[in-house]
Amino acid sequence: MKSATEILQRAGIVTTRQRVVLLDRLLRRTDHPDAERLLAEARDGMPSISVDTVYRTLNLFAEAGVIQRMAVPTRRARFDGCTDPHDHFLCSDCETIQDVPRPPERSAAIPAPVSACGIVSDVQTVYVGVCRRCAAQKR
Amino acid sequence: MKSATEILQRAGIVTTRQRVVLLDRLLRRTDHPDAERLLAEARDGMPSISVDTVYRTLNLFAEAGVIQRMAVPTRRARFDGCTDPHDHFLCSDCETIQDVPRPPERSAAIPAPVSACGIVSDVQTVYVGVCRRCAAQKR
DNA sequence: ACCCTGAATCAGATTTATTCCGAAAGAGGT
DNA sequence: ACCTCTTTCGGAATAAATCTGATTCAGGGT
Repeated sequence: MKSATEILQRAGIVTTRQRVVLLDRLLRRTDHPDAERLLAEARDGMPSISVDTVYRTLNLFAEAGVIQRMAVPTRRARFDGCTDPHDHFLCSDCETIQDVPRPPERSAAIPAPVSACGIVSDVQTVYVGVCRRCAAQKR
Repeated sequence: MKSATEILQRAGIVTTRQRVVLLDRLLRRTDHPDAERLLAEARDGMPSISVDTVYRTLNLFAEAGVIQRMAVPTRRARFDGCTDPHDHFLCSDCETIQDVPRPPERSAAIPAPVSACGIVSDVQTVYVGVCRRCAAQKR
């Protein structure tokens, strides 16, 4: 796996300590955190990092395609450090998000009616439901 | 097409003037509005309807499956009155959302790794990109 | 039709998520 | 090391959604 610094340089993004820390933390997580959680994460090891920097940086990364701003019906924005094509399962109860593989037949081409709308730069599929843990707890 | 009142009754939701107006407006639109726009819409014809009622009602409807809270990476929540399976194209520039058909092979079964996560109640796919109009304007 | 009761709505205050602003600090080039 | 432009910080501001407590309404019973 490539290092955070390497990824930023390759994307033509100026590397600052804050940016490297944030990207590094996000790459190490598989739970698709929100800005608040990333701020908390980053603050151990860099206590002075500000809220604004987190939001600004996440926007910058998402814009540059280094990370993904997720398409999910949650209040807070969620982010994914993995940009390889895959899908997500969102628990509507506890709001945890799990990765699921994308069936190969779907990874193929973009359907014609979609291309007719414009230039597609990102495709996201989310399965919304109740996860096993929440289902078990409910009874 | 069924009337708003009819849909609500069938879903076991008590019908109030506000609920009928909101659902009716949403069903008549194809632009996947946010709460603010629906409030404005509802207010001509019912000037006294409150912000709170709009949010509360949309949550109720979404919970009941009467409408869909959309999975999109936008600041404001967006809603869809059409619950037949279909996908969406979101312009990251102007944030308009267009309906696109869902390829039949995908309407079929839920992949096994997804079912393993929990009980799926909703599947959403969004294609994010730049729409024709925005692309044209850019040069 | 009228009354009753629990549920729904209203207006305004409050919370939560994100962005803006101006001053201070940092990155990369010379 | 110095300069210039960019980035960050901290706090204030904005925007989106929810809560609160008093009032109104829907629908069932008489």
